[in-house]
Amino acid sequence: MTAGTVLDLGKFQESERRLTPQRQAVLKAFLELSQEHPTAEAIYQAARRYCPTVGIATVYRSLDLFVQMGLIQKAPSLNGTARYETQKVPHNHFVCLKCGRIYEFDKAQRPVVDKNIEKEGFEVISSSTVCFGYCPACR
Amino acid sequence: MTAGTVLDLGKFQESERRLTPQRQAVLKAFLELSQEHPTAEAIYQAARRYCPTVGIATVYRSLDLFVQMGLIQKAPSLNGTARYETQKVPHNHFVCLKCGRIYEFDKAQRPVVDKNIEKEGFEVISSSTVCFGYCPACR
DNA sequence: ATGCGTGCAAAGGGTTTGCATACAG
DNA sequence: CTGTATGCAAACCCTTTGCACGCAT
Repeated sequence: MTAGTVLDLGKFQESERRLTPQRQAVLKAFLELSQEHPTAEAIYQAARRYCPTVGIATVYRSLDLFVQMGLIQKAPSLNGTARYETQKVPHNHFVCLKCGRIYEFDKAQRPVVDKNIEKEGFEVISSSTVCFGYCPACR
Repeated sequence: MTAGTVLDLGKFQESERRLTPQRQAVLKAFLELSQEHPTAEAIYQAARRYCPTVGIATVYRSLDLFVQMGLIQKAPSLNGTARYETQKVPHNHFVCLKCGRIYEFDKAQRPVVDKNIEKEGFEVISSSTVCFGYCPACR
């Protein structure tokens, strides 16, 4: 669950960028939450456990930097609140139309995905590799 | 290109909702622009050609209403600006990581889509049914 | 008359930016 | 020293909301 296990931090050495305590905190926070495609606010709250003085602006600047470096990427959102995810190709998402949460599924093909998530309580309204509908918590 | 040709406006008759001049203007504007998944602002500008006094708040309220009625839906966005699209299942989108524009492709399968849009000048970075990358205008 | 719909302006939430300070090379 | 990075607060953009007025039933 350390940063090195998932992301290629060698990119920091190669660049003239500094891996400051704040950026480490943001990175650790993101990695802890990456399964749920966290918002900047969620990352901020988690990052403060590692670096209590970090500001929200630094969190945004760090996330932007990571995106720019290709370490992470933004996830598409329906409600205007940015979410972040690990760089993965391809994506298999379920986006809840009510709460905006994003769920990720593994590389199963579409029909399989549909059946799987319906078994888990999702109501699939529109489905391709990205699925829209209502998640169990919102039904 | 009239509203009736694409959207099921019968839903308005059935409901107790009124299809006011403002709502007609928003609907016409949306239909004109639906290919490019317009933002609320773009719809607002176009709607003023039909109803010069319409306010941006009314545009947002109308779009929300149409979404609620199932006539249209929101498109996922990377930059916090809402976009709207016709209700279609499934979706085949290309989302530009730079400008946020959304392009729609027809129901071709993924590998075909990738080749097609690369031929048209897109650089595909991540692809599923929704593709992310840079569009010709932004490369 | 009653209530839905509207325009305006203000408020709201999330994100970005300006600036002075702190720190690393 | 020189430039990058930070925290704070203000600014910013997009969207929503409060309110009084207008219009249809």
